[in-house]
Amino acid sequence: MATTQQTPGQNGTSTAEQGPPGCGRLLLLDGHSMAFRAFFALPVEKFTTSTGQSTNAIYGFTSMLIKLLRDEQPTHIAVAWDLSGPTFRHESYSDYKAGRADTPPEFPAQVEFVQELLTMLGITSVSAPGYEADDVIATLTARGREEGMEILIASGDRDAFQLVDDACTVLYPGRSISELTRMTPEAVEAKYSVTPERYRDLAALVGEKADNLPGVPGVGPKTAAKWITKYGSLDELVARADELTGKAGQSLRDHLDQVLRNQQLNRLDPDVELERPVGGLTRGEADRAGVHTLFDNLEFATTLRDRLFAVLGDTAEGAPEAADEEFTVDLAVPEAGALGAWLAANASDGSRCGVAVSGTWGAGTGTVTGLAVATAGGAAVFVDPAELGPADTSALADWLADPDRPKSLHDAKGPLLALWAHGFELRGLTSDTALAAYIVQPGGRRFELPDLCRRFLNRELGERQSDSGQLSLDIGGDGGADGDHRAAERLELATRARATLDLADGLDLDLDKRGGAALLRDLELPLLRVLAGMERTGIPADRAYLDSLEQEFAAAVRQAVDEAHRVVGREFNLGSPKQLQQILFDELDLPKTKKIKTGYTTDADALAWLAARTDNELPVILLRHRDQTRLRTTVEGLVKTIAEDGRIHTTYNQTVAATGRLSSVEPNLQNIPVRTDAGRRIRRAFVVGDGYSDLLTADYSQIELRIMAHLSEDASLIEAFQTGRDFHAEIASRVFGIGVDEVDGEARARIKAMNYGLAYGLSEYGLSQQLGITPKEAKGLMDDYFVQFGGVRDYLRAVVDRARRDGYTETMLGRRRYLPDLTSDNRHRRDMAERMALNAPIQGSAADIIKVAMLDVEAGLREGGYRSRTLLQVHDELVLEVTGEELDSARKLVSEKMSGAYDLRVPLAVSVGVGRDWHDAAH
DNA sequence: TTCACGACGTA
DNA sequence: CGTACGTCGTGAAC
Repeated sequence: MATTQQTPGQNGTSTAEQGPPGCGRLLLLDGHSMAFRAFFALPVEKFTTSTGQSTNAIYGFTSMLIKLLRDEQPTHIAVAWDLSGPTFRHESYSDYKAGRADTPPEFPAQVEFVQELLTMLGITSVSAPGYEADDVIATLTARGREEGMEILIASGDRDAFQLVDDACTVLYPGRSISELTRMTPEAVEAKYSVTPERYRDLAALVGEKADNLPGVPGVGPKTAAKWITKYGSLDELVARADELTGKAGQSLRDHLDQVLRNQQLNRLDPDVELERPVGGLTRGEADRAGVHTLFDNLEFATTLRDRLFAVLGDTAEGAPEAADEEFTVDLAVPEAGALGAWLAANASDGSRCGVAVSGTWGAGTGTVTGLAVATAGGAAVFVDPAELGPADTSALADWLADPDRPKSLHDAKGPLLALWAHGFELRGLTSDTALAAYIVQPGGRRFELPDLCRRFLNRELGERQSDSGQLSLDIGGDGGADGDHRAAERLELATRARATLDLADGLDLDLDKRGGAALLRDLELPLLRVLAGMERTGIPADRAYLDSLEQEFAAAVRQAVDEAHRVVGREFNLGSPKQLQQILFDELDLPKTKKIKTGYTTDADALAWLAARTDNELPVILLRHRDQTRLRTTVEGLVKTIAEDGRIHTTYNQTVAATGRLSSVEPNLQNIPVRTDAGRRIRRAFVVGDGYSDLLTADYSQIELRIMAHLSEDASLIEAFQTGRDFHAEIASRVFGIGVDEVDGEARARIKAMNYGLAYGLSEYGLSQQLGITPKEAKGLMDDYFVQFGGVRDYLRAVVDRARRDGYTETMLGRRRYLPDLTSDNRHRRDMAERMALNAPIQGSAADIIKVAMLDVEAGLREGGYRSRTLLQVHDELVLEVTGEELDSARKLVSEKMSGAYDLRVPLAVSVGVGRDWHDAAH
């Protein structure tokens, strides 16, 4: 007979609905142990109401609960409680938990309040007669694990450590109740020198005083860990106890029964009968009025309520409750010449400051119209660099450039470009809140400062209105209004600086939890500066040549248009898929192509198919029109972005690609044509600039396949790379069982498609489509492939399985991608998520590696005093501008830094080319 | 003016 | 029925 107690009312809110748990986060609390910890963490005499009711445990527990809800964002939650009666442990050991000091008289009544509060909050309390809370937690952990959930256990009982694994972390309270140590498998092992699996064995040897389970006298954690490591397990140790020497060994032999009993008793039972499946442990709707009444009676301050309602509002339905306190600053406007003194007094003690910059930036440059610095203490200052005298300018420049004045900015690359344009240097950046948030949530849609404040701090930051300078609201206002406006702008910027600081601190905690701190500090932050440098430098473009190309392509477009009109017999818009469908499928009655939302597709594949199937010459003309139009618009777009210095300054986005790649905008220089002859002619427009002799391109050969070989450890694939021969031919020879020389073009092409398709989750159908073979033939090809390279298939499957369990994938540098859809009920979404899961570690690791390479190349160039510099990154390729005398050494440097960026199980091959333009530099 | 869509370029 | 992006033109909605 099992019971579930005090379940919150199922009153029809969506959050209380039962459903598949998905890959949620399940938070389990040991109610009694956490309340008990809270009781001792806070002085009872300071938490007593006017009527004499003690509240320290309630306050501490609530505070800890808020923190957990806010920081961990569990999708499911339950609190486990001991019942008062005897448990199976008492039955097998009558002295279990005997000799415990009596619980303090102020404690039990508080437990009832805590349980009442939980009911009001819609949080399920669970207990079972004859079992302890720990057993309930073990059971829920096991079930959550089966559902692929991530599990967090907040418990002050070390027995819970035996439940820790990759999917389950114990949050163990330290000195203060809100300081929870994350006991991951690594943490357990670091602390006790045994795996979580073996923690029980250790505890059995050492004993647990709180449970009145004495250990082996003379055996402490050190000896116990040594024995367990040596013998592998307690069972093995006991079996071979006679081999042990010394006093400790004798002591163990004398207490064998006791040790085995301890081991029996400290085992948590994962098979407790419980009514409610873990999927039903979502939080119900909170009884807000009830909470207010309860807190009134307990005389709790408004701050605790506000914090509580802030986290409730975040995850519950409906409008969010009032957020936490506003960001406040005490804004100073120093007298002329006093900026240095202000900075020395407020921003020079070594603690981090938030910095916010207003102005405009893009295309490798910018303008600063204002700069604010805010300190943790709330002091802030605003300056307009244009209005500063020489002394203040110098003080500001020194402070900004000082690496020992730690700073956080939001999306610092743009401000950095603007500061550079004013002659300022910026050093000491210890956080960029946009980059930090990107590492925490790489799939995040918005990384604007107000969004991040709401998401990570639960605080509102007013949207900035002064961004575009369209401040026409005070038309007709008097001079005073203008002054007010200026003051408001200053305050707003200072507030942003303060928010950036608070946010950076909050995100640092998050990053530490997820192991993302190094990724920010060692990779993304330094890369930001490298990217800013590349943007500022830009790549020279030959405008006259582009103009002539445009003319040529435009003429070809006109000709195609004329021909198409002639064939159809009337004018129409070739650029309109809608009109094309009308003509092709209605008027000409050509065979139907693949269905899309708006009818039938007219894409290139379909047009080629039509051209082959019919005598009509229109599809061919349309294809040519598409090609030429595309080339023309590409050229037009490039010409428009050539800056006054004759160079094109793209902007790299560091926070948009969910896999960790960069992207390039305005213009996108990562999709300049290269596959066709006509397309490659566009690349000739990217040339070398004055003072330089050549462009140098260096790209990784088959980096994603090499990463796949490394990660899968497939011996055959690794070997194929180590031969250093034509890789696709090498693989083809192994798959088809023929000599490399016998591999013909078609066999090689098929294997090449297969090789690349692997990392995308290519299906048999997809492969057949691409190669123009039947799905059956495609299946045969895949089967043959995996006979030779089974390790790759095993790896890809393991990646998806692991991601389903963890809820995320990870790259070689620990960059995560969260994929909640892996457990979706919708097959399409699930399949899609699976393909993302197997691609993300591969594409993402490649992105990690080239980012490392960019930093290494940059450092090498700087240390060697080079003038040569990096201009572009195109995912697996770097383009540099080099001088004649540096050509040879730069070629060597780039090649070495790129291939040495990461140590793989296969060589990281890099090929380098040099030429006067981007096309000639290709190889 | 803004948006979704189809189409298509790159890695 | 292949991942990750950005950009363009169209045509409808606003």
